[in-house]
Amino acid sequence: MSDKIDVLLVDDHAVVRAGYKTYLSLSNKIGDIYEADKGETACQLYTQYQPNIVVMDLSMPGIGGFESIRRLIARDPNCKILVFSIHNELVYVTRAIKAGAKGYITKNSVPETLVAAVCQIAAGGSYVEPELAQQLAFNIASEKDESEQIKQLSPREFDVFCLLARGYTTRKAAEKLCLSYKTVCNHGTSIKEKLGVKSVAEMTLLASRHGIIDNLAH
Amino acid sequence: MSDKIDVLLVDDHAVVRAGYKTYLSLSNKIGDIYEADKGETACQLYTQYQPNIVVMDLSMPGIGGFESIRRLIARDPNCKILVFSIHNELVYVTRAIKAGAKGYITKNSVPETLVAAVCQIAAGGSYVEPELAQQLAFNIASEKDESEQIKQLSPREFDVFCLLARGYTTRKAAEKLCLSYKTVCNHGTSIKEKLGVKSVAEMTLLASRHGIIDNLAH
DNA sequence: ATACTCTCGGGATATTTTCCCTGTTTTTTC
DNA sequence: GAAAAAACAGGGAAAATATCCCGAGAGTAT
Repeated sequence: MSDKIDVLLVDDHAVVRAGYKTYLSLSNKIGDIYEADKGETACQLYTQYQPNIVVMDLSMPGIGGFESIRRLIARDPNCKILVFSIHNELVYVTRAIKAGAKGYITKNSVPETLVAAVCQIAAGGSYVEPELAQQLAFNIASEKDESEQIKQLSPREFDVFCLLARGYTTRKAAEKLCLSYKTVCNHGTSIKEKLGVKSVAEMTLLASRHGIIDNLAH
Repeated sequence: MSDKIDVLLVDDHAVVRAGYKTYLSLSNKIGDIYEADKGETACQLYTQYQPNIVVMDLSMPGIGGFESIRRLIARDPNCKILVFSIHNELVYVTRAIKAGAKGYITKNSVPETLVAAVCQIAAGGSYVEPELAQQLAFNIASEKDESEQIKQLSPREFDVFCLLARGYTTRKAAEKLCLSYKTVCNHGTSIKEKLGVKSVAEMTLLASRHGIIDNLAH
């Protein structure tokens, strides 16, 4: 183990990890690079290799990105996590940071940005993509946004919200989150109350408006 | 211009393109690699560089993947396009092929698969990821385009569909249509069956994809 | 220490949906 | 023009789901 920065890459797509690697290998400050394709594996590898930083995507099969962050933090409260996501919606940024991430950049970033963010965070700092940081600053000021409602959701509620809005049944969401059906049911009820909607379809629409659903490919 | 295969990469994320490149550069059959971040640019670069094959993602800003395929084909009917997508749903595969793509693989594919597919298609063949091809084969009977499914709805069912997808509860839809609650319920069931969805949220997503709901204006 | 909020779920009770079935009206089809 | 096939509307019973109310434990802030 040298003074270089060891990185754990977490993304479910091998080709994307290859891209990360290419970016990171441009710098001689980066040491070993480990790879995980999902959150569960990431937790395991983190304990095993003790990397200096975790670079990860949010959308993954299994426990998903947010829960992955929480679990990593639970294992090691000093764990340094940089989220490198496809999403440039503020909701995700704030959620990720609340979950414990030290940084957030998007996949549009250039290699230098990734390396810079990694170094900065590994050194104990934090890094949020300037453009997003700007938006955040303005967003905090103006509190009339419709997404205020979404911000009111607790972390767990947000998890449930994402799944239900995507078309998951309550039962399947419970399965995915390893929760009792009743718990998800209850979360669903309070989500609807907080968002002021009556049906799951309305939840979907709201989520869709905020880009929480990748309604990609037209 | 040698006998190597020149490739045009189309993906809006630079890091993903870097991954593609890493994969492709493993083979000495690959020649020049050009890059585009969206469909419009792709069309332009295609005309300019005349690559042997286009490798592209489906979810992109601007005109999107499907329209990009159509435009490329319009420019050059012999244009060889390999879709390399995050989506493993059959709908996307069939739509891509209908649009004119010669191949389809997912981002879970290993490097060898990508290179093999590229070579095969460049040589005039086609390539669909075996697993997806299998599923397609079994799905031929029920293979319908999404919009085909919507067309299958009877007029009355379509009425109900629109309301439910917009967030109306069954009860309110019944009220609006001056029908018994039970009737709307039953329509709902057959709609779900015809569309092949399990929840109202999925109906909403489907409707949203087809522009039946204008969710962009809020 | 106290008071939050978040999380998780049980039990009893609505509510909703499904499945199956009976009719009536259109619309096709031969 | 008659027969067949959809579409349309709903009832009843049973199954599935959701809600409401409750309490317990964990964590955090005052």
